[in-house]
Amino acid sequence: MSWTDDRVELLKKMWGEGQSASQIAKELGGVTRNAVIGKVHRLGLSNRATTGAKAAAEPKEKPAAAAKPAPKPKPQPKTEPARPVTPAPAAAAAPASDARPMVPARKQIIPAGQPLPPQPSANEISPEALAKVNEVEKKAKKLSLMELTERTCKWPVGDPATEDFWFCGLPVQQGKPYCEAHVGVAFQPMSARRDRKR
DNA sequence: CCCTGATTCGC
DNA sequence: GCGAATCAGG
Repeated sequence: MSWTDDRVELLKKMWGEGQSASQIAKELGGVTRNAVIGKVHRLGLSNRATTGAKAAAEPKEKPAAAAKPAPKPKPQPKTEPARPVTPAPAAAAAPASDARPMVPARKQIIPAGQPLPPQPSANEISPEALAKVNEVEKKAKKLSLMELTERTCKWPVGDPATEDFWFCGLPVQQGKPYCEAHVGVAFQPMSARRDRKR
């Protein structure tokens, strides 16, 4: 693969959006994150927009435009661009306490009035998928918001307004934000969600 | 171990 | 110019 104009454009766009090099690489396909980073540097768009707060770049090394044949084997100063980390998945504010009930005794939870994430109502979801979810939620890692990573299932369980709230946390399915079971209920094939109007 | 970006250097 | 290898760090 080569860096065609549109590929570069996408690269710029995504990088500008704060996407990670690996994410960009996946999106582009045919390149590794190294390739992306290399290109980013060559394009000279290294530092990204910070939260506006600490936009001040450090003096760093002087340009030294002229070829300065001084390949000193000295380790780089290693700077800290202080990037904005990975965008945290927006979610309802977590309860003040972090305590996690050992046995969440799943009870019928009625939404606390806040807009909950896609908690598909029982009808309309394939029974098999639902059963699988209920089963898998017993094995859930029950992660807190901040424990979530790119490869942990981000399916929310429970009511954010109570202590009985956590994220699944099981290994995600390739490229998806959820584990296999939750992908099952999150992404209904259009064929399967034919209107069953009430 | 998973990940992040940065740099080097042979191609 | 390109990007794998490597580094430095979270």
